[in-house]
Amino acid sequence: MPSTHIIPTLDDVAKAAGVSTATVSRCLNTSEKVSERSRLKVMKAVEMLGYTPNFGARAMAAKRTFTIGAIIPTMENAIFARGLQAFQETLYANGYTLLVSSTAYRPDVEAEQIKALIARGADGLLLIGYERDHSIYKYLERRGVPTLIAWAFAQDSALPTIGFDNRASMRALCDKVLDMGHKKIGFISGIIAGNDRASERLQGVKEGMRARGLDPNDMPVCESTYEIENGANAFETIMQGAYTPTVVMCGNDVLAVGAMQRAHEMGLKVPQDVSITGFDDIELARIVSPQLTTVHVPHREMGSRAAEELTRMVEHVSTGVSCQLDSSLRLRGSLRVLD
Amino acid sequence: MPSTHIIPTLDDVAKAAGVSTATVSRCLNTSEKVSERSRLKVMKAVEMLGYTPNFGARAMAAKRTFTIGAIIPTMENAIFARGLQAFQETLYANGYTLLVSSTAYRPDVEAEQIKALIARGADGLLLIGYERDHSIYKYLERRGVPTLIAWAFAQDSALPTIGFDNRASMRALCDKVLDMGHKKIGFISGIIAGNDRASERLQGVKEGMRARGLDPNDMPVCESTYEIENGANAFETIMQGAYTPTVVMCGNDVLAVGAMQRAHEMGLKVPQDVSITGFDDIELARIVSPQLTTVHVPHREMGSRAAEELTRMVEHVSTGVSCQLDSSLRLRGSLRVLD
DNA sequence: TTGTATGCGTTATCAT
DNA sequence: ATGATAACGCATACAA
Repeated sequence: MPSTHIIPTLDDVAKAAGVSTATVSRCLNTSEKVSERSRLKVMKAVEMLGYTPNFGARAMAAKRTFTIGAIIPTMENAIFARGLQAFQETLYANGYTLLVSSTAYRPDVEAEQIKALIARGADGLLLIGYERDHSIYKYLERRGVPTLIAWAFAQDSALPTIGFDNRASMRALCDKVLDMGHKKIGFISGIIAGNDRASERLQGVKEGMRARGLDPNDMPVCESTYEIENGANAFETIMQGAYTPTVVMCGNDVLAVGAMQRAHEMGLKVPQDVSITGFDDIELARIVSPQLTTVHVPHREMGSRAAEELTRMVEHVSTGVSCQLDSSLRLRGSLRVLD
Repeated sequence: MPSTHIIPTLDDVAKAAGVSTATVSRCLNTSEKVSERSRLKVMKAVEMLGYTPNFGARAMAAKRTFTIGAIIPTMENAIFARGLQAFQETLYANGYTLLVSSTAYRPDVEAEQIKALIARGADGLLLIGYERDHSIYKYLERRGVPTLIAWAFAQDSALPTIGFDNRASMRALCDKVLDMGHKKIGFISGIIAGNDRASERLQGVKEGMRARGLDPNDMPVCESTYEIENGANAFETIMQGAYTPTVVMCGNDVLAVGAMQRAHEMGLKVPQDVSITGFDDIELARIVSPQLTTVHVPHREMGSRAAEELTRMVEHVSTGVSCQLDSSLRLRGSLRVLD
C-alpha cells in the first residue's frame, strides 16, 4: 500500500494561498470577515488540495460541533426509521448533522452509545422513551448536554419529552374493542423490561378492562421481541391455551402482522374467528388483508418537532418544553363487532 | 440555565487518582501496562468524576478512531436497514463503532457525507453502489481511507465491491417470466440517474427480451421513487397505456407491493389478470397476498461480510478483495404461467 | 482586514 | 511501572 498519504491541513492551505491560518479559518467559518481577494485565493487552495477540516480539532477548539446524536432501539422497525428521517431532514435544514446509533433494545448498549456520542462532541441528544437507569440522567445532567426524549410523553419526566401517551392510546383502542362486544382479550406484548412504551401499552389494556369490571389477570399475556415470526409464535401460544380470546391485541403492528400470518396458517379466519389489533399504523397495516385495526401515531411530525425543539435547546433559546401529540384510532377490517 | 458544567478531563482524573495523565491514558487503553494498584485508583476516579474521553482529542493524538462510516441512500427501505444491522453487529464484535448517514438518493448529499465522516476520523467507509462522480474516488484515494462498496458487484470497479450482479439477477427472473409464456412486459423502475442498481436491473430485463427476439423498446418503462404509493401510480400509468402487459416487473419489492395494491383497487386480480414481480425479497414479499415472486438477496450475509473485509482493510491485512454473492429466484403466487 | 500566539484533551516518545 | 512533554489541527483573543 502507499506508505503515506498527504492529508492537507489548515496550514497547508494557508501556505498555498499565501495567507495565515487565521485567515483560512475565518474564510471557512465567518467568510464575511474576510476580503473577497483572500477568500478567492483560499477557496482555490482548498479546492486544489482537497482540504477537509479535521472535525476533532475543530470541535476541540470551538467547543461546538453542530452535530446531534440520536439513539434508537433498532433501525429495523419502520416507526423509528420514519420518524428519524423527518428528524434528520429538519436538523439538516437547520444546519445540523445527525449521528445515529442503535441499541438492539439493550440498556447497557444504550449507556455506551450515549457516552460515545457525547465523546464525539454531540451538541444535543435524542433518546427514545424515558425508562432508563438514574445514573444516566445524572451523567447527562452533569455534562450539560441538551437531551430530548421522544416516542413517549410524560408530564413528570426529568427531561423534556415529545410524543404521545402510550397508555391512553392503547386504552382508547381497548375501550373500542370492549364496545364492540369483546370480553375475552389476549395480549401480545413487546419485551417489557426496560421498555416503557411496551409496559404502558399493556397497562392501557388492563386499565380498560378494569373500567368494565373485567379482571386483567384473566387475560393471557405473551411477551415477545418485535419480530413477525415471534409475534406469530406468541399468537399460537395464546390461542392454544385454555382461555380462548375473541380478540388478540398486540403491542405493535409487527407483532400483529405475525399474529395474522399464524392465524391464517392455523386455519383461523380474521376477523371471523378471531380479531387482531396492532399499534403504530406503519405501512404494513394497510398492506395485509384484512387491513389492520391499529393506533395511528404521527411519526414524521414527532421527528420534525423533536428536531425543532432540540435545536432550540442546543442554541439556548429553550430549556426544553415537552409536547404531547395526539394519536388516533384506525378501525379496519381485522377487528369486528362480536355478535 | 446552569452557567457552566464541569466536564472532567484526563487531567482531572489524574489529579483525583494521584497519578500522571500518562498513567490514566495507559490505564484506559493498554491496561496491561499498568500496575493493579494504579488501575484501581484510576478506575475509581473515572467512576467518581463520570469521565468520558474526548473523542476528538483522542483521534487527533492517536490517528485512529475505531469508527467505520456507512452512507446509505435511505433508512426507510428494509433492505438497507437489515444489511446494515448485520454490518453493525459484526463491526461491534470486532471492536468498531458504526456511524451511519443517509443521502435520500442525492449524489451531492453523499459527497458531503463522505467528507463529513472522513473529517470525523472514520477509519473506513462503506458505500452503496459504484456509480458516483470520479472526483469522489480521487478524493478517497488521496486521503487513503479504506472504502468498500456494497449492494453491487463489479469486476472492474476502482474500489472493492461486495454484492451480487444486479443485471444477471434480474435477467434470470426475466428469463423465467418469458419461460412462463409472457411476451408483453411492463417495467416499473427506480430512478435510474445516479443509481447503478436500478439501471442494471432494467438492463437485465432488456437483455432477456433481446435474447428471445423481443424488442425492449416496446416495453413500457415507468420510473418512480422507491415508495409504495408511487409504485401504485406507476402501475396504473402502465396499465392504462395502449400496450397492456401481461406481467409488470418491478425494480424492487416496495414498488411491486404498490403495484399489487393498485391492481387490487383497479379490480385487477393478481396473477389472473396480471402478474407482478419484485426484487430484494424483503419481509413484505411474503406478507402480501398473493405472495410476491421476487429475487432473493442475502442482505445480512452481505452486511457481515462487508464488515469483515472492511475491518481487514482498515487493519492493513487486506487491500480489499471483491466478493460476489449469489442471488436466487423466489417463485411465488404473484407470477403465473400464461396459457 | 490580517497575522501571531495560545489552548483545547489526548496519545506517544523518551526518560527515569 | 511511571512521569514529563511534545505533537495533533483548529479557532479565537489579541495585536497590528
